[in-house]
Amino acid sequence: MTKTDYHHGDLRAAVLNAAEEELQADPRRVLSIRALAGKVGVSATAPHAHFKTKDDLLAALAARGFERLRDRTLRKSAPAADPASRLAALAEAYLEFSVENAGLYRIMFATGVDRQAYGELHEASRSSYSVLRAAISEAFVDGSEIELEERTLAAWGVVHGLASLLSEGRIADDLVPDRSPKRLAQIAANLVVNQWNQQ
Amino acid sequence: MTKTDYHHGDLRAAVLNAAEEELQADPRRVLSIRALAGKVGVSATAPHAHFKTKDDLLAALAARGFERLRDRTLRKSAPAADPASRLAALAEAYLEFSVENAGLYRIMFATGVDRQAYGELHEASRSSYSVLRAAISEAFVDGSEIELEERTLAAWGVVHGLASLLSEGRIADDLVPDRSPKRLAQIAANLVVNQWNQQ
DNA sequence: ACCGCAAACTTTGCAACGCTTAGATAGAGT
DNA sequence: ACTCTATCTAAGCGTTGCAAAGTTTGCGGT
Repeated sequence: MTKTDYHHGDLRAAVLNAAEEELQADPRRVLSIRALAGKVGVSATAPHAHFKTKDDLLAALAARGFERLRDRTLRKSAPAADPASRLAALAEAYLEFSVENAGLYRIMFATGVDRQAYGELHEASRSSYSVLRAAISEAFVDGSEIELEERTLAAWGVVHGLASLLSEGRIADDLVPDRSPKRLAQIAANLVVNQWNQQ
Repeated sequence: MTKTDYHHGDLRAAVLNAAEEELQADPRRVLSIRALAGKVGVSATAPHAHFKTKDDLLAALAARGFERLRDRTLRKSAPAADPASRLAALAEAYLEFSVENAGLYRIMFATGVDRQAYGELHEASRSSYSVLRAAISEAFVDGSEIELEERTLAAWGVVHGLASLLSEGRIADDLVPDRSPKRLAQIAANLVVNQWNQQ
């Protein structure tokens, strides 16, 4: 929009934003570098200056997602009074994120991207995991180290499993009366703290 | 191999088999109709007579997967003596399947395929789910109908979540000492029956 | 036994895609 | 002011999913 629009200014961020917009509009859409370039208003191959391969783009997108997920779970679980309700709040934030950003969530857990090869993504993923780990360790201070790890993994499994099923619409409406993130988070949290249907 | 090889005989099944072989060789591989056709030995567009779109092929593949998963979980959990160990056996069979058929499992839970539009896939998925549901209802005979549904959903969440993470190699080796299907199945089953680390 | 017909397969073609290469442009540092 | 280099365009290659038209073959009806 300057005198000349040969140089975009921040094409990298613009492409990532465009990608998120497309995923928001249609979570199942298959992203295309060329389409994103067209949407941003640059030539079809311009993004290649910032993303050598499509996996690079997807990895950057996934890293963004994990950072947002970490921030959101951290923020929404912080005000909780006790460890159990904190876990529930965390799970709810996680599930809400997966539903509101279904397309992004799908890419975050998509295969094809070698996480080891993308440091930024790997670190973002780990930091997101550490939020859950901290909440678990707070709820089970008397457990051994191995028990902590196993329970964290189990908790991750429940929440990710439900998030994956929910965000992709695999939970039929006749399956369960209330499939809201709030209710599913309660189910998941109660399972993890061994208090089935306490509430 | 007959006098003339113009008509393949059972191209549909051959393509599906070739697809499974490719997924077995490389679970992360993106399937290509043309490549599968070449592998089978027919022209590039021959499979379109049996699969109108690629989604049709993926849906058929996923349906196959759910049928195998149902059979396997059913078979491996049948000999169990009590409901709790049956759940553990079911979970173990599920996790084993997801690891040994990582590529197929990925496609079974991939988006992009509208399950509603594929009756065969929808039914196979439901019948696979019903195996888990039966095992849960056996373990919790005193629960209400809603409790049964919610607990089944929770159990599905745990097992699918762990299966998805495990089969895609997202469980780092330093995360937990034993990440074998057997151990993860124990963790999942104990979580579902509210008996943490009973064994 | 013959015929006709529909299913199965080939061939051709098109548009979109990821990626590479070569060249044009402009901002940033000296 | 000059150069350097990151950024972007343009052109092209190989692959892909899919449609259309033509060819082959087996099968059912007579």
